[in-house]
Amino acid sequence: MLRIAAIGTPYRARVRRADRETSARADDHRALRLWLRLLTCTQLLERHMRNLLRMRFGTTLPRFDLMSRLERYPGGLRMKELSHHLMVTGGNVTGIVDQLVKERLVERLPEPGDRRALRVRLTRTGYEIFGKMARAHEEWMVSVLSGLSRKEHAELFRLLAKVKSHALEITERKDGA
Amino acid sequence: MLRIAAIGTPYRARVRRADRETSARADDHRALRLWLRLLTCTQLLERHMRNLLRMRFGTTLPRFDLMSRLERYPGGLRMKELSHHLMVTGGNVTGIVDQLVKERLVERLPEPGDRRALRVRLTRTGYEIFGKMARAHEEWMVSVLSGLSRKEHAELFRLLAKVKSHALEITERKDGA
DNA sequence: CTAAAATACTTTAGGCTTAATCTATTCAAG
DNA sequence: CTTGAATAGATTAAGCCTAAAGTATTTTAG
Repeated sequence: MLRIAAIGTPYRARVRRADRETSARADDHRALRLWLRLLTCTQLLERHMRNLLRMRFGTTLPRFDLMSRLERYPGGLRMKELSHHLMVTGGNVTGIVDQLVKERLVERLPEPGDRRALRVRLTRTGYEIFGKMARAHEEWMVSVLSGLSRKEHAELFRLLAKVKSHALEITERKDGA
Repeated sequence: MLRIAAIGTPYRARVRRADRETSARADDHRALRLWLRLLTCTQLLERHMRNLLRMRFGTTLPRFDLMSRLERYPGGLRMKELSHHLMVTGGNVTGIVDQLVKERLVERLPEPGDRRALRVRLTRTGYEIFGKMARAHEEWMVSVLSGLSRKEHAELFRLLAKVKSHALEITERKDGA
């Protein structure tokens, strides 16, 4: 973690310049502050979830995330698909699945028709344990976000969608062309 | 990373129940979707910043964060203070400062009057290099957040503040008592 | 003054994450 | 069919991060 990126009273904002530069710097300042706050919120929620999972269930957020993804696909998912869904590298998925297999929470099955591929699936035990964790996760998430009204929820959701799509646009533009 | 926590069409939301349960489940669903979106946004921005720092400056986000914090304190900061500002453990700060010392970007100085403590400060080279990185960071952050109007910026900022304070409240309540 | 508690920092063990590289398998062209 | 490219996973090296334990120093209570 450790991603407090930059900021607070950011570098250039403290330099005194001519007035016509003020608004550009104010924009910079706003963007950086917004980014910082976004980061802080995510970190706070994430940190708490990690603690909850560790203390109450002896597990970690990555393992929980992986299981939660599998829970939605009773037929299982390929390693490749897991890696894509979770937005992490394949090697990472390999490691986490290894752990979960050791704990008998998921199983690796051969993929009929493609001997390169593997299908990963929750075991019966996996379903049971995940169910408990998911309820705790859900309850806490609902309670922590209950500080916002229904309307504010919707608005925040909308604004974040806008950030997301704009970020995707910019990122892809640079990557692709 | 790998924190896609749960969600999409969440577990319980798919169970069919009596009507009076519908709205509770809808709330759950909303909270989880909001959390997921928050996570995705942060991850997108963070991922891009990591790539930018790696490709253009051969450094990492944690190192950048640490330097950015130091940049605001010309007199330097104690390890303890750094650890608090960055919201990470002391051991973590030790490791990152070690790296930066090796690269001659920061220096450890004895703290007069307390031989337990150390004061960490950017070197001249550190200031120079950080300046370049900070400009790139800032430019990209401004551009990626430019999809929102000034008004939307403010609203997003406000809503995130609310999430933050409510999360802090809940977390502290559980931790403290 | 002295013993115990607190503080500042480091070290260690373990887990997550990535990028790069490797192996095995499948697919596609000739 | 055979060769070469692409694909699915696993492995490796390096860095981030934490919790827990360890060291040195300072503070506090008696």
